[in-house]
Amino acid sequence: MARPRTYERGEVLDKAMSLFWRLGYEGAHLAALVEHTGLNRFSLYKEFGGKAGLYEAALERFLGYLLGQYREILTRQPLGLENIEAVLRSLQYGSEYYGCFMINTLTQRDTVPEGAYGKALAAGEEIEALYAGNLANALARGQIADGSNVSGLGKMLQTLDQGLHIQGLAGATDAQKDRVISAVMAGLRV
Amino acid sequence: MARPRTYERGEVLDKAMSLFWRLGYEGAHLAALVEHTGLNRFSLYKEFGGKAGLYEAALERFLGYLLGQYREILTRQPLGLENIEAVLRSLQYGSEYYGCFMINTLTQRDTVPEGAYGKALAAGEEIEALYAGNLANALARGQIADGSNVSGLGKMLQTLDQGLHIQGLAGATDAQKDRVISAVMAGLRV
DNA sequence: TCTATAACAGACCGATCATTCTGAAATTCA
DNA sequence: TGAATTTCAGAATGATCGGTCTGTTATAGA
Repeated sequence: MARPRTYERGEVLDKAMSLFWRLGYEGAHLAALVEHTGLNRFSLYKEFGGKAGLYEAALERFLGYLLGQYREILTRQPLGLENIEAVLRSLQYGSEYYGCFMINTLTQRDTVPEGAYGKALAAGEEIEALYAGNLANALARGQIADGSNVSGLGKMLQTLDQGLHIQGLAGATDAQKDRVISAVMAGLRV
Repeated sequence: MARPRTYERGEVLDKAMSLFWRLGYEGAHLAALVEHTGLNRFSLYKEFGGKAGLYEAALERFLGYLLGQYREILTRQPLGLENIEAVLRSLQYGSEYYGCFMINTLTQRDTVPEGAYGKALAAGEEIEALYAGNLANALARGQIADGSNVSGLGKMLQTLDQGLHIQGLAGATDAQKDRVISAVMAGLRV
C-alpha cells in the first residue's frame, strides 16, 4: 500500500554507531549521519525522533552487543578465572574501532543526550556483577587466595578492562595488552 | 603606553581547561568560553589564535600539572612500590572534575585539534616510563617477585590508572577505588 | 490501471556556530 | 594634557547547525 523503505533499522544503527563512536555526539553532524547511514533526514526523524534519539538507539544497540559478549563468556560453566581471562583477551581484539562506545559516552556525560549516561552506567554495573560472580566461584574452587576481597577484585578487573580500552586509544598493540592481562592473571592466581 | 589587559594568561587557561574538560572540544562553544574565562573574543584570538589554539594551550597546561604530580611522586628516593601506591592513591582524589582531560582528549581523537592527540600520547609515554623505573627498582629491592615482567607490569599499572579515571566517571566512590588499589598492590607484592 | 499511502531527495528554516570587524575606553609616554 | 597604543565590549559576518517542510516517486491493494 505504500512505497517500501530502502533501509534496515539495524544496519542504520550500526552505521550511526560507528560515526558517533568516532566523532562523539556533537561531532557527528546530521549531514554526516544522513550520508553515512544512507537514511534521509525525513525518515531519520520519523524513525528515531531526531539526533538524540538516534544516539540513544545506537548506544542501546552497542550495549546489547557488548553485554551479549560478556554474558556469553562470563556465564560459561564452571564460573572461574578461565572465564575472566577469556573475556579480557577476547574484548581487546577484532574491533575495527578504537576504544569503546560505552566509555566514550561516560567521558562525554555533559554533551550526550539525557538518557545515554544512565544506560552506559547500568551496563557497567551488569558487567561488574558478571565479574564478581566468576570471582566468587574462583574463590570457592581455590583458584584465588583464601580471604581475597572479591568485591574489590571485581571492580579491579572492570577497572583494568576499561583501562585496556584507553590503552588501545593510546596506540598499545595487542601484544602489549596481552602482557598486561598476563601480568594481572598471574597476580590473581594462588 | 596602552590599555592594560584585565586577564592573566594562566587563569584564562585554567578556566578554559575546565570547560573543555567537561564539554569536549566541540561542546565548549566560543560564547561559553568567552563568558567562562572572562577573556573577550578579540583578545582570545590575539592570544591563542582561536578555539583550537586555546584547546591546545589548555591541554598543555593540564599535562604540565599532571606530569608535575607524577614526577614529584615517582622520583622520590628510593624508587619502588611505595611511590607507585602513593601515586595511584593521590591521583584519585581532590579533583573537582570527573575523569581526566588527557583521557578525554584520547577518546575524542577525531574531533580535537590537530596536535592535541600527539601531546596526550607523549605525556602517557612519560608516565609509563616513570612507572617502569619504579618497578625496576622494586625488583632490585626484592619488593616484587623475581622474574617479574617489569615492562608488562608497567603498562598494567598505567592501564589500571586510566581505568580508575573511568571508574570515577561511572560513579565509583573513593572507598571503592581504594579497594581496587589495595587489591592490585596485594597482587604485586611478594 | 488507478488511488491511497509511505518513503524518497533535497530545498528551506531560524538559530547558532567560529570568526572578523568596528568604535569606545583605558592606559603610557611625551 | 594630548597623541599613540592596546584592550575592551559587542555588533556584524558567512557558514553550518539541527530540524522542518514540500513535492516527487515507488509500491500495494482495489
